[in-house]
Formats: sequence, C-alpha cells, structure tokens
Amino acid sequence: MPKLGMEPIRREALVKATIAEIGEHGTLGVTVSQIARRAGMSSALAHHYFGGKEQIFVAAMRYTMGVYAAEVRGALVMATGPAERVEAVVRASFSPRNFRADTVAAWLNFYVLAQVSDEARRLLDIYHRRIRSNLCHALRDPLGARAWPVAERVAALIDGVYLRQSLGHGTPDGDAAVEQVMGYARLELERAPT
Amino acid sequence: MPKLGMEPIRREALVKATIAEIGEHGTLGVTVSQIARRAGMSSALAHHYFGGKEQIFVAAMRYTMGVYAAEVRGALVMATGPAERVEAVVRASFSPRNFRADTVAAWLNFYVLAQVSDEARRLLDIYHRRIRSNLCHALRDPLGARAWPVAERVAALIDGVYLRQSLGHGTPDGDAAVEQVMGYARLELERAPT
DNA sequence: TTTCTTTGATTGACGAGTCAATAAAAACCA
DNA sequence: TGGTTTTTATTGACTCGTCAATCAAAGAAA
Repeated sequence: MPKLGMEPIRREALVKATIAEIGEHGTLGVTVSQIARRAGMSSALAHHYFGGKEQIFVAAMRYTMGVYAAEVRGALVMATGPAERVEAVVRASFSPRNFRADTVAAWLNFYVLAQVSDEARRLLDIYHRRIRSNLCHALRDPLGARAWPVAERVAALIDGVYLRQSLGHGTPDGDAAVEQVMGYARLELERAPT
Repeated sequence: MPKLGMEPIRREALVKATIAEIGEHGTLGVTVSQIARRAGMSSALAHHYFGGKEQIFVAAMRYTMGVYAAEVRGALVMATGPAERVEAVVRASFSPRNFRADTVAAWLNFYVLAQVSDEARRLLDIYHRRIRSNLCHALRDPLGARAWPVAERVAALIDGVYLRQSLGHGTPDGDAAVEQVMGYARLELERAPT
C-alpha cells in the first residue's frame, strides 16, 4: 500500500476534509480524528503530516484563500476600465463558492483564530494586503490620491456585506451583495475628477 | 452565607467573567470551571443558574449588546440633524469599550456561534434590526426612499471596518474608523436631494 | 420546616499528541 | 537477477489530561 509521494495527496485530502468538517460543525471544535476519518486515514497520520490541529486549519485557510485569489485573478483578466476591475474583485468575493456554508464557517473561525495565532494573523494580513492592492490598482487612475481611502472602504464594505449576507436569513444573494458594494464604488467613480 | 436573591448577582458575575475569560483566551473553548472560578463560585453553581455553557455565553452576549445599545441611545440624545445622528451611531459602535480585546473576542465568537445556535442567531438579528432602524430613522428625512439601502450599507461598513480595525496591526483607532464610515455617509448626504 | 444557595465528588466521556511496530516500495549491491 | 538495506507510509494502542453535566448533601435564612 505505501506508495511514494503520498504526502501531497494526504495533505490535500486533509485540507479539504477540514473545510468540510468545520462547515458541518460550524466550529473549530472539530476533532483531528473526525477530520482524518473524513479524509480516509488515521488521526496519527494527520498529526504526522501537519503536526497539530491549528496547523491543519491554517493550511486549510491558506488553501481557501488561494482559491479565492484565483477567482479574483480570473475575473480581473476580463475586466477593462476601473469600474469593471472593481466589480471583478467584488464579484469574486461574493461568488457562490464563497457563500457556501463551509467557506463561511472557515472564514468566521479564521477571524477568531487570528486573534491569537501569529500564523493566522499573518495570513489574514496577506488577504488584506492583496485586496487593498487590487482595489487600489483599479482606482488609482480615475481617483488619484483618493484611491487609497476608497479602496479601504470598499474592502471593508465587502467584509461587512459578506458577514451580513452569510449570517442573515435565507440564502445569501451574491448579486444583491455585489450591487450593495458597487453602489458605493460607482458613487466615488462618478464624482471622479480629482 | 446563602442569602436570598443571590441569583441576579451570580448571573451578572458569571456574565462578566465569561466576557473577561473569552477575552483572555480568544476562544469559546474556555471551560465553565474557568468562568466560574473567575466569578468566585463553583462550576456546579454556574450550571445551576444557566444550564450550560452556551446559555452562559448567549447571556454574556446579550449583556454586551445591551451595553452597546445604551451607548447608542446615549449618543443619539445629543444629536441634532441627520449627519449627527448617523455619526452618533457610528461613534458608539467604535467606542473604546467596543475595541477592548474582550469585546472583540465576544463578537467574533458570537458570529461563529450564530451559524449553529438559534438563540445566538436571534440575538444577532436583533442587533441587525436595531442598527438598521436607528440609521434608517436618521436618514429617512434627507434621503427618503434611498434611506434603506444607504442604512444597510452604513451598517455593513461599520461591521467591516470594525473587523479590520480589530484584527489589523496595532491598536484600533476609533476616530479613524468613524471617519472611514462617515466619509461614505457624508457623500450620500451631500448629494441628498431625493 | 421549608426554601434557596452552594459545593465536593463523581460520572462518563472525549481528545490531542506520541510511539513503537508493521508494511511496502525503492535503492543499493553483488 | 535475487537479495538486502534504506526510506516512506501507516496505524493501533496508549498517555495524560480535560471537561460538561449531575447529584446528593450540607449550610443558612425565612
């Protein structure tokens, strides 16, 4: 059975199982055994490859952020002009995938962890920096010096709307979320001339 | 020792101890014993008065929200005019108290719990409805029909900015947070004429 | 005495992380 | 080629610790 090169396969299986398990239970209070069982291996193997539960979860979050970053890049290549570029970032943030219960649970628990785990905090910083950079880049041309504060506000608005859509009643509505954020973005772009 | 009317005293002590303990550990993974010890009683008594850990935490969150609501009301009575009323709500949301580590920890864990606990979800709904109502009321006069979507956006912006300030580097800056939100609010108020 | 308060002790269970031991593939060697 | 060693993969069993929740019983006021 033991074939070579199992490590990356096991790691990915664990990462995906972690997200699924946290999505089902809502909490980080899932056990390594549950995650390992879902990934089809013993808990000892999970510890062998990752070291501990927190490291497994951070890896899972890194994965989630990677997928999100890819979504953003994918949307950006088809965008022309500032408004479209901003909308690309916003749309990616509110994609169906990001509103799935497991993704939401991952993010919420990630925020909790970021309070106390340096590694998680670092990862969160990367997310903040990336989205800020993407938005700034899109806004720099039309807004000039105002690009920075507007980007910051759009980023915060994305997070806030995401939170409310995720925890509100009923199924989250991605299009409505996009409109909520773009409503502000367009306002800034229309009064553009710096 | 057993005097009458201990119940409210014990409950309050437990609620405050819960917030302090979660603030110190960051997580809901604190034990009932830790909370009870901090509140100066046995864990059995905590169970006696609240039933279980989740109920203790929900009570703690209800308390936190109550304090916040009082802050908002206090700020509102001194406000005249739409802009000031909005700013009152925003300022209260970013008061030093709300940026204390224990309050932040309470809110973040509350979001996690709201995914799976009906009681927590109901409480979160109350928060959403209240802030929406306060902002709508402040904006209805100058913005008319546009009051609702703008209020929703301001509310989301508050949550988003709060999240970023709390989990960003360094000490949260309440004034900067207020300015970030009011920057948008004023934009809407200036183009006011419906 | 009745009622409220309080806790020590207990139950019954679970969990993270470790370790020694097994299994199998690959690399080395003759 | 056949045999042997090394490396990687894998897990069952175990340690040590924890914890939520219960309960019977005791202390004290009404």
